Amino acid sequence: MKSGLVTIKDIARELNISASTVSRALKNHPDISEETKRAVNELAQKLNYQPNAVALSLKQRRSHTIGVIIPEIVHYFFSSVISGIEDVAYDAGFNVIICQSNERYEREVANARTLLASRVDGVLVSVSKHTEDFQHLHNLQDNNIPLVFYDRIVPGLEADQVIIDDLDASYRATRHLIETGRKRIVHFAGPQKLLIGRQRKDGYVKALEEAGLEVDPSLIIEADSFEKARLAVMRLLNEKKKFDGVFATNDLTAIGAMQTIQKRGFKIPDEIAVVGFSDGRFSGITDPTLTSVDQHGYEMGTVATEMLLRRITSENSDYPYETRVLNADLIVRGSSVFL
Amino acid sequence: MKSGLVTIKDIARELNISASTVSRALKNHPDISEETKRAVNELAQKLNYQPNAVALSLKQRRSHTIGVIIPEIVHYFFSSVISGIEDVAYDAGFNVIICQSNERYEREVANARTLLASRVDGVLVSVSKHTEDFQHLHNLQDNNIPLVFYDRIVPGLEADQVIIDDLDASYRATRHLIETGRKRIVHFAGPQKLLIGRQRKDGYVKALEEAGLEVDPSLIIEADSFEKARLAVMRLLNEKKKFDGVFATNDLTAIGAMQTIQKRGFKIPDEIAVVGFSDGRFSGITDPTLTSVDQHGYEMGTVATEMLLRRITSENSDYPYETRVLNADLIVRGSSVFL
DNA sequence: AACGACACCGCAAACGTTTGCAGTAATGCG
DNA sequence: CGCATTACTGCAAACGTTTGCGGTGTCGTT
Repeated sequence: MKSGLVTIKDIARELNISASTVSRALKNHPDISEETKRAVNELAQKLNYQPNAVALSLKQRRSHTIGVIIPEIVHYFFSSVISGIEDVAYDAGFNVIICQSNERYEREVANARTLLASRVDGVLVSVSKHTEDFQHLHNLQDNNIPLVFYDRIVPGLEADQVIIDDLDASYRATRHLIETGRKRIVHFAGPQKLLIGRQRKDGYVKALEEAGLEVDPSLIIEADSFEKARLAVMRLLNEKKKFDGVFATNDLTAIGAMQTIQKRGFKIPDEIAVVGFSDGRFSGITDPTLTSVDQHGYEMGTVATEMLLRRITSENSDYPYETRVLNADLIVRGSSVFL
Repeated sequence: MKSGLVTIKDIARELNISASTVSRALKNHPDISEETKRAVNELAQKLNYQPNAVALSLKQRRSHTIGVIIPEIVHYFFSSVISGIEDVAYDAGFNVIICQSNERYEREVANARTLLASRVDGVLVSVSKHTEDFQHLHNLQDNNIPLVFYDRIVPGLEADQVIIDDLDASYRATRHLIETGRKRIVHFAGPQKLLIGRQRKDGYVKALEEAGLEVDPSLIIEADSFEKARLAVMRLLNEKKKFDGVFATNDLTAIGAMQTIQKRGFKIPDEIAVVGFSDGRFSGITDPTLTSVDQHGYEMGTVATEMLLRRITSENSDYPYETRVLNADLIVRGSSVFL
């Protein structure tokens, strides 16, 4: 801010006209003579006049800014979501204020306060892992600030939301393994207390059942990291368990499994096929490349932002809340079929 | 924004006092009686009053907001920078407006305009690859908006900057290879028209010369992607070139090299050692794990933001510009030594 | 009784815009 | 010539705060 920034008043003074005339001239109002318009625009250009968005926000009670509450920016998925948000917001002339909760509830509450104080026109939120009280979000809604939840939704809260169909994606990933001839498929599952972990397991089970394959509980193992996968695979192999496929709840787990399987002398995909669930850019650099579910973070960002902007800009914003379910594509690579 | 948000006037009206009194009561001004203060604070609490930051910005001509111009959010390095920025800004009570240029000059210019219009108190910028004209940045400076450049700096422009000592990092990476006994080290270099590409090569050359090793131009190959590395390694091996080490300008290149080397039957690190330059989270998941330079994106974000906030908040901000050079740590893993 | 000190509070201007309304001058028409 | 119309332009209020200054009322002191 500081001094120095030229205002409408500066132009008015210079030209010996009123601020209102300058304002109108700049927006090409018919009341203003061509000559005045020319003079104003010329001077504005020369002085490099930039309308003060802050003053505008105050006047119009519209900040043309949306807030984003995000757990952690550095995750590939979330950063792609931000990228999608930013692109759509930019095209619509909206600014984006980013607040990361760092997966902490207190910080998320503070974020909500900040965004409220900044008078953002709407908020996109993905709740932290530890958020169990939602007063801070209700608070935004009470103040007529529309909310759109993305990825991590809050079941009880009335709002637009956009999520990924994890169950369907897992179902399709597992079916892909079945269709390529696998009969005994291990599932490395995420924590079953998280919705996402349960859904991915359910999709796996659904595909097996539909195909008439046995659901062997000893093949469903809670392991959601590179290291846990290594240990789990070693245990399976030591116990001489037979399996010809692996579906992991995320890519790192899949990669840990893959490496261990290869180290123990099994060929991928010949003897064992592996499928992951994308959370980074890992799939292209493994050997073989990793078949994985693409979660379309960018698209999630664009869709969520479009939903939010629609609610912000429509006269009547009390149409029913909507839940958009994006489907995630299975990208088939070398770890499940020969390319 | 919308309606509904309670203002100081609402409180004043309710209590039959003036807005000024409410304002003073809220900031515990000594002129106000304890009783009034109590009443005001009570009602403010009850109505969940949140000061309107927009009005404040206008009045104080300080937005408590900093702008960030960033090439592409989805890159791991940049997203960690943002994370660092956000954390420091949050602690200082500043908001962060993110603008991504998507590596396009026109978009970067538009970003600068937006931030100017939003009256941000300062801007952190990393220029796009195609930015060659800097009028839009000069323009910010002309309007007394302090700039801090991070990572991608602009040589001619007077401003604070924080960069990584690429030359030194490359030098150390190469020296590590030399110290572990490698004599013929290939360098997969980045584009030599980019500063970063030249510096990384220079560090490599410096280490070789210092050790009295021959600098063989045929071992310096412009290749900065997974695929280019594969091709280059194949060519080298086909030509029966002897080499026992590889230093690549980024991790993906290193990984491409590593895979191809392994496929052709060479052992890593036994016969050939590989070192990369970190641009993701790949180093931990390769087999063997990849020795790489850690660029400390988060730290770069924090340092840059601290420099900017200092310039924003200090009375006298015309102290000389500063260039902070962060050194990047070499993280030794399995691709260069036995662990 | 008069005066100063003190405690407390409100007025009004300002930040940079926008906009309804009113005002002025010039022109057209009968 | 008188009036309406047209073509411009300016005044002032408003958005929500902060803050210098001035005002009021209540004391205590001489």
